[in-house]
Order: sequence, then C-alpha cells, then structure tokens
Amino acid sequence: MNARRKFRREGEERRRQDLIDATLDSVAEYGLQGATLRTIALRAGVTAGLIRHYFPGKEELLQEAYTALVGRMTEQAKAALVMEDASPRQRLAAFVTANLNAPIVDRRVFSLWATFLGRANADPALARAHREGYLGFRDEVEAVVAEVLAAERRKPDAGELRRHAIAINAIIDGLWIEGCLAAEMFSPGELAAIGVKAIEAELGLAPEKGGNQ
Amino acid sequence: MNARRKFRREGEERRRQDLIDATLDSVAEYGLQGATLRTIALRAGVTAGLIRHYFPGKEELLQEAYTALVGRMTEQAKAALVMEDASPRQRLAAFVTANLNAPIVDRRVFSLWATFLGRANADPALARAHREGYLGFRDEVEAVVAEVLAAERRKPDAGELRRHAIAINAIIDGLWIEGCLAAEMFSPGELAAIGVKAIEAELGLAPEKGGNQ
DNA sequence: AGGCTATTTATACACTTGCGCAACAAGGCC
DNA sequence: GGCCTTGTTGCGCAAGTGTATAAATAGCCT
Repeated sequence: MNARRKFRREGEERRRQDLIDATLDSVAEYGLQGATLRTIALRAGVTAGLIRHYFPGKEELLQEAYTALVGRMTEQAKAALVMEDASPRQRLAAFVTANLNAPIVDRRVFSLWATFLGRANADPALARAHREGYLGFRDEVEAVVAEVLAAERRKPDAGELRRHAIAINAIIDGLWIEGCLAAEMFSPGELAAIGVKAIEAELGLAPEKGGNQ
Repeated sequence: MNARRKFRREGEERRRQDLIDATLDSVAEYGLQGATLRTIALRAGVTAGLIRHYFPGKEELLQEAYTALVGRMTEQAKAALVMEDASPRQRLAAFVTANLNAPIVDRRVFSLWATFLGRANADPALARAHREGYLGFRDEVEAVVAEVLAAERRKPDAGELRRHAIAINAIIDGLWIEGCLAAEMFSPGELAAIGVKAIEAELGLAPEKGGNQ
C-alpha cells in the first residue's frame, strides 16, 4: 500500500547547499532549538536520514551553515568597495551605505547572527569563525580609512588608524543592529545618512559642499 | 534504603530569584538548547519538578529571566547618570565610560543578550521586551545630549537631536559588542576613550584642553 | 509537642530528538 | 536492456525533553 516516496538524485554540491540553506532558514525561523534534523530535512524536501549522508552529525551541519553565513555577509560587504574612478571618500561612503541598507540590514540575517553568536561563548569553533570574519572586516575598514586620510594629506600613526577603524566599525555595527531590529523606525536611507555623517565627524572631514559627483 | 533527599524551604521571592539566576547561568553557559529544566534545577540546587511550582511552564521562566536581565542592564547603565555637581558633558562621558567597562562589558551578558535576541524574531514577547529596553536607553541618551548641547548654547531641533541619539547609541552598542567579544584586544579604558572621543566628534564638541576637573 | 499545610521530592508518561541501519530505487555504464 | 553503484528512504532505538501528579517532609501555629 504505502508506496515509497519518489525522489531525485541531486549533485553532491547542490544537495549540500540546499541542506545548508534549509538549516539557515530553520534556525532563523525557529531558533537553534527548533532547527531539528527533521525540520531541516522537511524544508530541504528530503528525509532526515539523508543529512547523515552528507554531514557527520548535526554539529558539523550547523558549523558549516554558520561559516557559509559569515562568508556571504562579508562578501556582500566587501563588494561595495570595488568602485573604480571614485575618490577614497566616496568609496568609504559607498561602503557604509551598502552596509546600512538591504540586503545586509535584514531581520533574518540579524536573527542568525545573534543566534550563532550567543553560542560562541561555549563553542570555540563558532567563536573562531566569528573572530576571523570580524578582523577581516576591520582590516578592510582600516585600509579605506588610510586611503581617505592620505587623500587629505594627513599622516596618522598606526595607533590612531586602529582607533579610527574600531570606532567606525562600531558605528556601522551599532546602526546595523538598530536597523535590523527596528527597520520601521527609520526612513529609507536615513541610517546610511546618519552613519556617513558620524564617520566623517570621527575622521574630522569637512562636510561635503553641495551635491556630490 | 534510598533516603529521600533533605531540603530547605526558602521564601517565595528568594526561590524565584534563585531559579531565574540559575536559568540565566544555564543559558549563558549551554545556550537555549542546553538550558533544560533539569540543568536549571541542578544549578539552583533543587529538583526539576519544583520549577513548575513557581512558573506555569518553561516558556514563562525564560521570559521572566530575560526581563530580569534587561532590567539589570539598563539599571546599571542609568546608574552612571546620577552625578551631582557635574557638567552635562562630564555626565555624558561618565555614562559612556560606565557602559564600556565591566560589569556591562562582559562575555556572559553578551552571550545572554545575543541568545535571547536571536529568538526575538519568532517570539513577539521577547521582541517587545527588547524594544522597550532599547527605547528607554535611547531616550536617556537623547536627554543627556540635549543637556550637553544646551550648555554649549546650541539649539538643535527635534530631528537633529534624534539623529545624534541614534548615532551615539550605535557607537556605544558597537563598541560594547567589540569589547564583549574580544576584550583581550583592548587595553583597559581604551574602549571608553575611543567612545568618548567619537561621541564628542559626533556632537561637534571641541576637544577638552588639559586634564579634567 | 503535635498537627496542618504548602513546599519540595520523586516517579511516571507521552513525546521529540539525533543517530544507526537495512531496504530500495535512480541513473550511469557496459 | 540488465546490472551496479550509491544516493535516498523508512523505520527503529535509546536518551532526553517538558509536563503531570502522588507521596513526603519542613517549618509555622497553637
């Protein structure tokens, strides 16, 4: 009677990606507790047993999912930096603006970020994954700041540069959180405008006169 | 043979507090998944069944625990504001400094904050608890900023005041996160110094000349 | 001292969880 | 077309979960 369920064989890489995506969806929607193997499998359109065919256990699946998440986030963030024919200051502003708008400002992404980070205390592997992503981000910020200041003919020493990067990183992170948690409290582009202004104040840049370009 | 375990009767308020503390400890250490009734009870020095005597269910226990956490955090933060015989600017600096040092900068507190916030997406009660705490904090910031600017004989309109408060809030939050996640990367007092400087730049305050007081 | 009652323990239960394993069938290969 | 590999299913299991409830006892009242 009970006909066995029909199925398709997918390529290995495709299946793994689907499972990772289903994991992130489940964690975002139900939290780590609700992200059971059965929930994840259901969302991926397979049965729970299959997961063990691709991952040694649930732990490893979660870790790979978090790594993938961090990778996508930093990738998107850095993408805003590749602008040709733009002044350092414009590139910095574009970087900040990109980080303070969709798709980086997003409830789901924030939920994932917070959920995984909450476990970073107990799980060294998660902590390391975060640390690497964070340092990469801050290095990126520091590099752009150095260019901006150089264009202004200012010669900050290493400590000053580091402190600027820390402060700017904090401004972006803090505004990102506010935007993710309460998007409806801000008009479109408002967060980015606040961020750019705050960062230019931090760097002591004179306000832009008139329109850009 | 199996002697029944000895126990002491505690006052109701005391027991509830102990259970809430044990819950926060468990969540911080093992995450929401690992914070089972048995784990919590063990840490509180009672048996699991007792929890149901004080809370309708696990859900309510977690919610009360989160409310207690947020309450303590904002309480500590605001405590730094009650300084008599201090200029608005000194009070603002003290506020920032208090928020960027122990005990507010603390891995455990951050872990709890992130863990609960990760579930705010799915749990409206948690989301509301956070929203209220956040808005209270920002109002506090806005009030101090207004005083500081008034002392400088500046008359910001409501929108400008709001944007300053948003930016300053972001700076504090962002630096708080950096400090919690990587305390060993900063020398003592460094985060607070960076924060105060960044905020004074945001408000366009001239740097302090010479030593304070 | 002795009982009363609410706090606390202990045990049971239905359910879910991650994992192991054998059967099955999809799709490439000869 | 038939076979063989292996991706995939389906089911079972032991451990652990939150909840329910009965039995015990600590500590106050008289």
